[in-house]
Amino acid sequence: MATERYNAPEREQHWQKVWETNSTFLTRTDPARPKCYVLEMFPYPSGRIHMGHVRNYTMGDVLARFKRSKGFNVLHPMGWDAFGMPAENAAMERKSHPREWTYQNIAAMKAQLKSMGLSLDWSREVATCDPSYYVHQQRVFLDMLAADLAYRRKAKVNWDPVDQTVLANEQVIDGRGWRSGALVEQQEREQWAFRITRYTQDLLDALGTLEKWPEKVRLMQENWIGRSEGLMMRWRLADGTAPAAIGSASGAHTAPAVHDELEIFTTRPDTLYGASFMAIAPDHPLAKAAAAKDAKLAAFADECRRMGTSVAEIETAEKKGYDTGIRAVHPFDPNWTVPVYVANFILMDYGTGAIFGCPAHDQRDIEFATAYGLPIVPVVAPKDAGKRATALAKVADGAAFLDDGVMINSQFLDGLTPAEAFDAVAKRLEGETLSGRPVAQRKVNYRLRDWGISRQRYWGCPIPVVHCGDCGIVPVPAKDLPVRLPDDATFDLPGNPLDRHPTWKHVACPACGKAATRETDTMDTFVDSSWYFARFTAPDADTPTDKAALDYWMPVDQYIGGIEHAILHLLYSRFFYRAMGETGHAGHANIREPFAALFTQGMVVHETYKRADIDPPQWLLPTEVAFEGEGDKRRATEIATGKPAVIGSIEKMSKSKKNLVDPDDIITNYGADCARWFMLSDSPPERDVIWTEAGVSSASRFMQRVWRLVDQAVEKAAPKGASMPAAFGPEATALRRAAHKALDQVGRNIEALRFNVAVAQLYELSNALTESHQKAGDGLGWAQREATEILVQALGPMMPHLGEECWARLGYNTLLAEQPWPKAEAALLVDDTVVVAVQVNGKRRDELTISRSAAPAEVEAAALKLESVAKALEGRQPKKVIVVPQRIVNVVV
RNA sequence: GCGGACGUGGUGGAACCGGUAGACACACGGGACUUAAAAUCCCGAGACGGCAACGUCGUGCGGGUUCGAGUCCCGCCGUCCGCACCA
Repeated sequence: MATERYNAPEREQHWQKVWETNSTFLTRTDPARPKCYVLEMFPYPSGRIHMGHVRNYTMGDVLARFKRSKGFNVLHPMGWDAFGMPAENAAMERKSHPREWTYQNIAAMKAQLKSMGLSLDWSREVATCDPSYYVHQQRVFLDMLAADLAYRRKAKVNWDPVDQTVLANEQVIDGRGWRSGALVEQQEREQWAFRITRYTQDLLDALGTLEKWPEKVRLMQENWIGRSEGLMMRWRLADGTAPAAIGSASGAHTAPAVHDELEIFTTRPDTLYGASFMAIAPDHPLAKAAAAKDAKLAAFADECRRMGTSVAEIETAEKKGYDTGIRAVHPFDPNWTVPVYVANFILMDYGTGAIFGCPAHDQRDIEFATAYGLPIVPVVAPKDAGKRATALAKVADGAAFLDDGVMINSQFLDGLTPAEAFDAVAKRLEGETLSGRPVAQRKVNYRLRDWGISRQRYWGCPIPVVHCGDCGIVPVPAKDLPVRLPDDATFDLPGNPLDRHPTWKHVACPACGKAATRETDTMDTFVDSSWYFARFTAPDADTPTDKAALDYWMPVDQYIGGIEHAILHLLYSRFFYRAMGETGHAGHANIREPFAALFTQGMVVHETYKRADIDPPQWLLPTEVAFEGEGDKRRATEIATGKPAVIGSIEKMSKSKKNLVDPDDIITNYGADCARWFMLSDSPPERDVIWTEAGVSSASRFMQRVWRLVDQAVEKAAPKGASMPAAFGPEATALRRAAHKALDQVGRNIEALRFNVAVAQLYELSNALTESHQKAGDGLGWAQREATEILVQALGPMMPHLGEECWARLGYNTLLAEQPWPKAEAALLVDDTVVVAVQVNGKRRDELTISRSAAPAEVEAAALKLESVAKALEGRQPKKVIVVPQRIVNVVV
């Protein structure tokens, strides 16, 4: 015997070639077979794969291989989310064309993915930056335009006044452009948008049907859509305080000469008697009108606009307001007016861009009121007098009261519940009129806004329309698609290369033939990723989708990706699939939801290291430091200088913190199976996994151990195909039970994506097998052969190369990847006896081994006979005995 | 700021539907093999007290429901993710 160590890197290349030569993972659309579509979120081609990819794709691959062995026709494709900013940034920095940069990255990453041994059908590969992909996206866009699902509207962008360019939110740092350092300004411009709001209620309702999605993702989407029922209500502005409306001088008859009212949306009309101010967005028409004659207000509004467009930034900034001097008249009291403020935290995009503030019952309002000395009048309080005092004290202390209760300080509403007060206010105001219209109307409002898809960048899918001075917006005719990106764009300057290209945008109008210009905005890259899963079902079709293939393969049976996509990518894809249905590109099988099951995996994290003596910190790669000692005494030194290094916190692997481990290093040194196994071991897949050296060597050791176990089986166990003995001794039966239980459990756990538990079960089976090699007994040789084959087959989806190697060593000349999943023998899965815990008053005192089928009375009697129970009872009589069959006996005294 | 999640030994984690907390692995300690090391194999181990049998405590903190709570409820603390132009 004395087999050599298993040389993973070398054997893995061999098996990858075998799979490739045999086209093992090529998939055909075959309606006669049950299908399973396994998809992992496709990567952005950044240049190299990272450990997050390794984890994501390993999980999908295990499931794909398992489902294949269970007889499914498995679709497991891969592609590239290839448009996006980094390519353009790289072009600017190193003078390479985005296309070259991207395709080089794709080639490099594809080689890396191949070295992982993933069971992918590479014949279906798509890259979203390829005209053969985006031509179809342009077709869908034009159909969406025709269906009024795509339209133009004004929207805000981050404008860098120095670079004269639009910035992404991530390019705005502390309100300044990342390159120029200039203060960023909000700028409004005409932009393309998708009418996702046409489906708001459907997107919300259908969440309920997504049973195989994580509850938290559904909840996040629900909150994102943000349905709220409230009141649209109009407040009259006090005479003489309101400014003239902008544009009224030019004689537009629709607009009144002065702003005489302010419309707001509120979900809390019940708190109307607690109103103490109005707040409007800096871009609200009333604010703009007031700013026209108030320089200070104009300056304040400008300051607000310099915050950029990010909601997170706007809402975390210090709450600031400016009293416009305008006064609004309370709807229930003509003598009661409240001041109208322009406030930096009011968003023009939500509701009407105006609110009334009721400080006592809204935390943000109470902070604002406190800062500006506005009244704080509680109008809801707990019914219970004692609790009421504490609640009111808290309000006086600056903490808004948000719970239910009864109305106080509210005239005709006093004593009602807030819900009743809501109805009473709505009813009364619906009946009253202001300028001939009802003062208020019930309204369902959503937080969800239409999806702005315009990007002022080169490396994206061109929006296929032409602007004509006479005809307006003209779609590019289908025969002229794709609208290709020009190859000879320049990237040396900031700004949109399409816009400044000397010839590209100048075309004849497709409708009238006059000189016209192309749209120079390109599409948000989220559009590309909103339908790639549909394209994978027929990647060579000359229409965006092939209905027969789509009907067969959709929906995706298991989608796997990062939690960071919980809202945007997934919501956009859900919308887009509906839009494709409406425009005749999908949905023909009456499937509205693209992803039947979703799994969000955790991140890969690692310790950080930095030079001890430098501030700001200079980060070090894990390969640049050496360690000694352990536990509290663990120390790191920088190898190059011998200077001490600081071991920092464990964080998400990132280039900036340099806490990266290169998958290539692991694969070339330890093998892909080792990396795969480590990714699946220990940490639950939805949680973060900490990458450690110890974990790698543990995985590597296990590979060798399996290899030795197979070797031992070949030397000592029964030969391949030996007939089953008539009888098994206790050792053999125990091993067989262990093997079949493991087989059963591993299958269940893979199906449930609980890979870490499946791994633990494989360890247990290995332990049982190792132990068995020191024993002897009737039929043990046969049982060892059986258990070894089960071990190899059960770990095949996780360590596919090692699996093939072991399968061959066990004497088979077939491919493990093509073997059916073995069937566990039901009789071996249940034991005849069970161990039942015995408690006295809920405290475990003993345990009882008893027949599985023992009657409760029998179990009770046996438990009461136990010495330990008698001792714990201390002579007291049991009051009650609870028997949970096969689990527990609890004696209560 | 708003929304969402997570928290179990020295470490990663397991525990089906409320029923023996700590499976499995790492690290650690002891032993076998070896000239030696590596590798491998065997044994031990939540904490505290005790020679031991055993007892007490124990799932971030504080309450509650229950015969019984890691699991359910309420209130805190801490960490992480998303926030619409990063992908």
